Amino acid sequence: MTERGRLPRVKRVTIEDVAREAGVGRQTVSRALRDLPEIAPDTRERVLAAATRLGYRPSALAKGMRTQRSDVIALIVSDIANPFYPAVARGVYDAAEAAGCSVVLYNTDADPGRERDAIEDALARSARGVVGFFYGMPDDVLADYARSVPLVVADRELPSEVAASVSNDFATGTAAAVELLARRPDACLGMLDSSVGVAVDERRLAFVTACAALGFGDVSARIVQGPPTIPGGTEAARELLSAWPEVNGIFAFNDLMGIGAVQAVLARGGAVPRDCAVVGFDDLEMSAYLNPPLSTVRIDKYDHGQALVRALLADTADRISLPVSLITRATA
Amino acid sequence: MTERGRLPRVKRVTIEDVAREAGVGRQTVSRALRDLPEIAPDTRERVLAAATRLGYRPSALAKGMRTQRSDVIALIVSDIANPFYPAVARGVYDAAEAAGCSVVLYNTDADPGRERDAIEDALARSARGVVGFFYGMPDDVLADYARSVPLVVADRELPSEVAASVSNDFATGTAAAVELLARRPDACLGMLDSSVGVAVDERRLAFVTACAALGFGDVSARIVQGPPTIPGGTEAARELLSAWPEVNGIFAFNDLMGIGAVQAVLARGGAVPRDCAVVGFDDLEMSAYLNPPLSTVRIDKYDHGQALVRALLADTADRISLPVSLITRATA
DNA sequence: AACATTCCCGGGAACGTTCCCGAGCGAGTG
DNA sequence: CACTCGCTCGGGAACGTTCCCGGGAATGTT
Repeated sequence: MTERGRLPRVKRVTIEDVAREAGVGRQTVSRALRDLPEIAPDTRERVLAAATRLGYRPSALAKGMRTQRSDVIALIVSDIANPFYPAVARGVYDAAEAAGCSVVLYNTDADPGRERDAIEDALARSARGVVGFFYGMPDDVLADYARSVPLVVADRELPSEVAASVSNDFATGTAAAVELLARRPDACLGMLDSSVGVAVDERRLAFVTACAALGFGDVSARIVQGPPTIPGGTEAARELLSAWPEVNGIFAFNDLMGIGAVQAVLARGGAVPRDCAVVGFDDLEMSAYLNPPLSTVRIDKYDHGQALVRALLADTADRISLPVSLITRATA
Repeated sequence: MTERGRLPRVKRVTIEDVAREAGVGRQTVSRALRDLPEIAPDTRERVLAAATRLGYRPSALAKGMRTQRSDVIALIVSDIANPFYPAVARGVYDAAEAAGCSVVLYNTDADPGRERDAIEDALARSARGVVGFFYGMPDDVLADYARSVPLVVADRELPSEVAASVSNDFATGTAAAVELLARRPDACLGMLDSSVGVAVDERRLAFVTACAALGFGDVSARIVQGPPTIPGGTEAARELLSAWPEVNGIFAFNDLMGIGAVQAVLARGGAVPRDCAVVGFDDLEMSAYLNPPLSTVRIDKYDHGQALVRALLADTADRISLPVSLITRATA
């Protein structure tokens, strides 16, 4: 272990140093840097020159301390390693950067306690706002926090007009997926639903509704839950297919479960979509390169991220719904 | 647009409020909360009770202001939407969280200017440290920043003992991949290299070395560069194969290029690995589910992220090398 | 009983910025 | 010539925390 030289860590250049260097007052420097009006053009130039000469870097901490608000946006997801979130995160980042904000990332694993911790941390940092996916926290607690900090929730709607939300049009997307699966004359549909989350039953409800609209009768018995992962999908599909061997169309909560479902059908010696078709949800990047390529409902994840931040900065409590689109590939 | 009620935004509870509530001094509250010694047990209890009663939340800004150091770790990547980074990010996050730190994320798109901006922003926030992947910035600038803030660079080694680094053992991994591709008697190898980044030639060098060691002569003419993406890999492979139709083994810079290469071989009407084998690098989650599943060199991305933060917190300037492993699937 | 020692506790100062307000100064007006 | 007004500029105060240091009370020592 070689010790790193930590001695030469230089003292910070402050606004006062710049003022001294430029031969002006503190406030004048502040005005020049923030491009405020009450300053003579030549003075501004002089100050700016002094600032660059000294390598002045305003302290975000001091600024936030004084203004009681920092320029960070908290992004809360369940797990950034889940392939659904990275694109959303990039959208959030780009929109935040465009607004001069930084992004701090939180992973909650859908645990209500960690969701709470994340918001609390954002509060402690006087965050400009919080955007994120909350699966564990009840509505009232979330609404409560929305009174302390600007909050935009994704894929979930808060009752009162206290927080904005940006959701995807699950109803339409699910209906399209079901319609696709229902094309075969002997169609018998089942669904793989996520077992985690208190507020993610939209897809399930939409599935039941869509099936009813197509005259399928009660399909709720053919909905089996599992973790929204590839192995979770495999296991859930195995369960579904052994309990209901006549099922020949599976609608999965997300692409991960859809991929798992395909594996399960293959493992039983079946072919996809011949013996059982599968439609996922999300359209992950990988889904197009799979064997076979997965049919799915595309969510524009990058846009979703951008919309989250835009809604935050707009400071309204609107409910935004993003369009989705059915992507037919080889599994249905 | 419905305006959100921003009026009832309550004034922050300060340490002084807690002190008043508990009937003690400011400093006593601070001691109780930070669990410092010079305080009577019952006083601590009383203070803690008052703090929770009031819902006190220490200001991270004020704390950082006073201590001249905040508990944020800057994570700098080229693009979080690139499937390589999310797992690294999760490793960074978990290690940071364990150390009581938050993570702020930066995307640079491998642009030196944006890499610089990211570090500057971290400096402005008095970040505890910076960890990241730098592809655009020259060594000396990076080394310079390392004098201002604890810095750990990934997959790159800085000359002087000024910054720690955590790299993957590209030499060994590449050698294993080449050895695998070289098994067929008529082996003729080519490589798809990344065209972006100033300090990413390790894999290329290792490829040349490994080929030489196996008696292949000069292979450098059969190295073609392209963007490290799926289409980039497809295009590069197309180039390679039309210039050198005898190539029957491709070593790709990363899995993305490897996937692209497979597509290119297929597009030519060839079969993988019969007509041309492919080995990637990284082992993305998706690689196992592809058609056909990609052979690759696995990098433990989560560990990499954790190691980055551990090296940062250890405050040494060590060079850590992480082991990689060859994963033989269906493309080689 | 007087004094030293230990244990608790509290208030001033400082971190670096922005907000508030007052001052200097030249020009325009009566 | 006196006065007002607009344009620049600068210094005090405050944001909420931690560090520094000094003081009082309780305990132990001679």
